[in-house]
Amino acid sequence: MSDESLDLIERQVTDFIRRIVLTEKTYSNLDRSAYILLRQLSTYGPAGVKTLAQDLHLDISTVSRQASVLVNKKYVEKIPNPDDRRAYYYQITDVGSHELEENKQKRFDRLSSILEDWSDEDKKRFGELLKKYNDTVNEKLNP
Amino acid sequence: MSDESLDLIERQVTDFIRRIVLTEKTYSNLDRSAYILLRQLSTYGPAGVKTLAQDLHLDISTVSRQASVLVNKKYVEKIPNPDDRRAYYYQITDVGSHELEENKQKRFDRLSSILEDWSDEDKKRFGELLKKYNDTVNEKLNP
DNA sequence: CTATATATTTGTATTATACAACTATATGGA
DNA sequence: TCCATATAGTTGTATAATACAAATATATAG
Repeated sequence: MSDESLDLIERQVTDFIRRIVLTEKTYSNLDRSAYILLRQLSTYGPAGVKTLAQDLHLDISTVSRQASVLVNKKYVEKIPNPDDRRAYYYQITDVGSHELEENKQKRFDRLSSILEDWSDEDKKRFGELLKKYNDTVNEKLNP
Repeated sequence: MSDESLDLIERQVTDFIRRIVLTEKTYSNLDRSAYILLRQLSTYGPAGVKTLAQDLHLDISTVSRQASVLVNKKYVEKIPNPDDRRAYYYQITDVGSHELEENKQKRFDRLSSILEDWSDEDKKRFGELLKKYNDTVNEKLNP
């Protein structure tokens, strides 16, 4: 059985990614990486670069640099870990939270305008299936 | 009505993209950009950089560089346009087609293993919705 | 026949990423 | 207790994908 659906997904995914990555630059003042890192800190609370790197599936050095950019912008604070003087916690600031919310809203608005003609059913299903895909990949990677 | 589905989609999409972009490096010997360009030439036939850039939503210079990488690898041939001596056609070679097919198969296999436990219905729907999303964006951009 | 438009390439810059080398601190075993 | 090794994080270096601007060569319209 040569699964037709797989073929369709495979083809659509490449377009999907390119489209999103390219277009979001034009409407977001926070770049992807910063947005995702901020969202992570906002959702799961303060963490060090090692944990963040694991959770975001990035190299520690990558997160270290991204975090220091956010520190410079005062979006996060770098707090020494009192129990381990090698380690730090990055914690989102009020300014950072505000910036995150503003960005989230912009992304939301844009998505909303793209999907304005979709049925509620389709929107719901699309979200569910994306989540299902991500969950499936997570399970496969960390069984 | 603050659409919950939008919120879910917005959140899932960022993870989705990162996951795919990062993991595909480990199993593909052709990088994203090369793969997409080759696939374009294979699907729609020979074209010049201007056309390709439009179709792929990239800058002409970007395509120019990507194309020349493929030329060096003998995956595509650069053919002067007989009607316009400024212009060229890039045409996929047999080697390129072979490479493309091999890569497509790898991507397919990987996707297949990720989605092995999904129902046919879900796979079908996921592909359809991704396509619907891409089509919607295309319509919005080029009405 | 010249001025402008067009197809493409090349120079330069930016962003996101990884790997390797390094620093500072923690920890476990003799 | 002290040293060897492990760990948290940063910094140096490299690569890939991208865009914008400048340059080149050719086409086209008045």
